[in-house]
Amino acid sequence: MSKNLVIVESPTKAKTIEKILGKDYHVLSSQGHVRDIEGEGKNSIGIDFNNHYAPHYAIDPHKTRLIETLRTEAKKADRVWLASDEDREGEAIAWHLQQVLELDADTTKRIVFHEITPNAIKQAIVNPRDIDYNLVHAQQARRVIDRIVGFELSPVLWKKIIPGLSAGRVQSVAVRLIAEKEKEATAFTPTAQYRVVADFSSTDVNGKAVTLQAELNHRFATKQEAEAFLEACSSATFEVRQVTCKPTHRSPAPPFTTSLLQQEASRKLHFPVSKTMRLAQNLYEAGLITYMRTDSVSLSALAIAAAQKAIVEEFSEQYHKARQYKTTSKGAQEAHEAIRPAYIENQTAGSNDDERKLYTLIRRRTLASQMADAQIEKTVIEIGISNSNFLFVATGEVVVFDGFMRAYVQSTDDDEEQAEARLPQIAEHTLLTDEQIVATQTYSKSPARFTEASLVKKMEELGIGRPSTYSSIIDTILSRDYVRRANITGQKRDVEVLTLKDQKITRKNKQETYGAEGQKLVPTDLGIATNSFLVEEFPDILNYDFTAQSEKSFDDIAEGKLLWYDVVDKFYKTFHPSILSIEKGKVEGRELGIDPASGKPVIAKIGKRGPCIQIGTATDEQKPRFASLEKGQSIYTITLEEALKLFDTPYPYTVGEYEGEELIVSTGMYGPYIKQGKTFYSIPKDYNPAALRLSEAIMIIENKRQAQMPIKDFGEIKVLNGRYGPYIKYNNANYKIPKSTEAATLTEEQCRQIIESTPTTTTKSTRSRKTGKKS
DNA sequence: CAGTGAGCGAGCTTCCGCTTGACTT
Repeated sequence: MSKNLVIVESPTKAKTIEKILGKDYHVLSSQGHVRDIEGEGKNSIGIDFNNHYAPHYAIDPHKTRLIETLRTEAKKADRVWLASDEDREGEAIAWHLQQVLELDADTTKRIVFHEITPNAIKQAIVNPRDIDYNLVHAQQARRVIDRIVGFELSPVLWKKIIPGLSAGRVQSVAVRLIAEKEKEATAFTPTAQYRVVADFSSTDVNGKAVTLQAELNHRFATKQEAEAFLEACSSATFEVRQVTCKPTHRSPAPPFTTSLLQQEASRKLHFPVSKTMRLAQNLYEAGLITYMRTDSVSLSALAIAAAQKAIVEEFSEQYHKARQYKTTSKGAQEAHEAIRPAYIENQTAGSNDDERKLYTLIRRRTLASQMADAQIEKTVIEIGISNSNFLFVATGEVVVFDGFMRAYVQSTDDDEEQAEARLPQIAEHTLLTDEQIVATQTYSKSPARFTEASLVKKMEELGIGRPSTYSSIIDTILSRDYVRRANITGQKRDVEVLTLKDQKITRKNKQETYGAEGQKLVPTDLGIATNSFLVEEFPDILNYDFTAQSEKSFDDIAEGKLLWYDVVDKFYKTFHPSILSIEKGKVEGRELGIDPASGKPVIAKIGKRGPCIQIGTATDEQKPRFASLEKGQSIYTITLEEALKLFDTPYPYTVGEYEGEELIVSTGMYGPYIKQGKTFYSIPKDYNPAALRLSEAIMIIENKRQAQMPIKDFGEIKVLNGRYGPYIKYNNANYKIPKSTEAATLTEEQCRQIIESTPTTTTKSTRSRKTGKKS
């Protein structure tokens, strides 16, 4: 039996540490937090406002068995070591464990591992301390304020907008960022300038014929100016004024944090944030990389040494330069290392293509971070114009020594700048011949919308959200339908091109596509409406600095300068009155005008089931009429004409009769459908629901029936077609068919076997905590 | 991922952060 029980947060970590500590130590994991605030009866918020905001904690029901195990093991051990992470949350976990496991203060020690290496772990064991209650209280203040914000703000949205919505310190600011970016992008009006590029020919220092492209150091505001300039050029001479050659260098980027990994995996591999995290989790659990939820850029001494060895072996000594990085991000807690390969000598690792790609990305980034600067020679050739003060400028870059670039080059969000090429060697005062000079109308670019990864980057800059939550925040705002992923299609426009060639200016129009953006986050009408309301009514919470300011108070609690409940109280005393001051009634819609037919107002608003148009109000004698917006329409841009047209639908109409019953075509919340008696049949996309023929309707009905027919029917056992493919239904329970089995060939006997061999899942009807989308 | 309509009703929804399984027929 082990004398010592060590409790860490992650099971993977537990395994590694147990190996290092040997048989006297039993290492288990808490799997994150073990308790959380929970409501008590009518007090659903779970906070006692009359008793210093005392939170009511309850054990996560999914964790009761785990807690039992930990309790038993703790009783058996002579000493318990609480080894949760060294940050605010980790300290709180240690304290909750102490409470829940009823640990004796005398036999309980708090330790922290700075790295998962034998040395660091043995160091930690000889340097135990006590739980830092100030830090625990700082976490509690954070938790309680988040709870109050979420649980007081969300119900306001249920009343003012629609039920089931949510608001919170993090998610609401994320939505605000997206909503405001959208506003910027749509309000943006491009301005055009004329950019001038010249192609010259000449001879280099060796007398060889060369060509050279150079751009004018000025952009013209008008076509007239650009034309006048070209006119002047037609009689000008061009001469190299100055050639400057400057050595510069470029340094590698730091190794990956969670946010940086998400950004680079998005730019280089086109992975959504959730995919990156899933793959990284797999690599971590397989022992191939270090922990993937971190805000630290630092590497252990061991890792730096291993990287050195790998760099010298794969490249050469010249390519190596040991570096240690410091975090610059706001609110970083640095309980872990940067994300790096566990064994950097492994050039490839992972159990599938995507894992291998991500591993390679992590490995190359880690290597590069320990490599030498790239040495670059930057050449600038300035070309004078005999009758103008402007200059043509050609710049070229030559990589003299690639250094870290051999392993890894960081991407940028706009990959427009392409690597500049080497310039020909041309002596100063050389005369150049202009082959052609082209002035092109160039528009300024609209602000780029957020991708998932660039949103994470922005949130990290603001100190909002944590590495463990970036991915789930995106899931939340998507599932609430505040934002959607969209490919923004580009538009076409004409640009004017003026070309001076052989002393003649020709004018041409060229078409270009602009504004196309792939996989961006855009706000929905619901997101815009919710955000406007929150920004208007709760500007303090929606303030981009709210988190940063709160963090200062939490730091003060951690340093023992403030009492945690005083901080909460100060917040609550200003926050709660703003909740109470909210007036009754829904957020008002946008009045588009008057319906000429009825004389009633036409309002665009967020209805119970999404954006809609309402004619008349509920106070009128008659019921108001409603119509849903069509795809692509917005309550903020729809015109009165477009809105009225929505009421001008053919639905519902009768296509005919089938089996003695009327077939009615209509549209519902899930699209167009055919109704026969009490049965509904969705109309597939390849039909035109506005003018359906009877024959088509019958076909749709028959196809649906066919699909719903049991594949096999053995009486009480049936093989049915479901969403996830064929399955077996028996006794009101469903059973999975093994992938190797062809559903159509199943016999009753085989079905029984499957049913019997399926472990009776303790049908946890205790409703899962994660409720999906709004109904 | 069940279901085909919008006012009222009863009661429900909701936060952030730390971690993995169970289970998605």
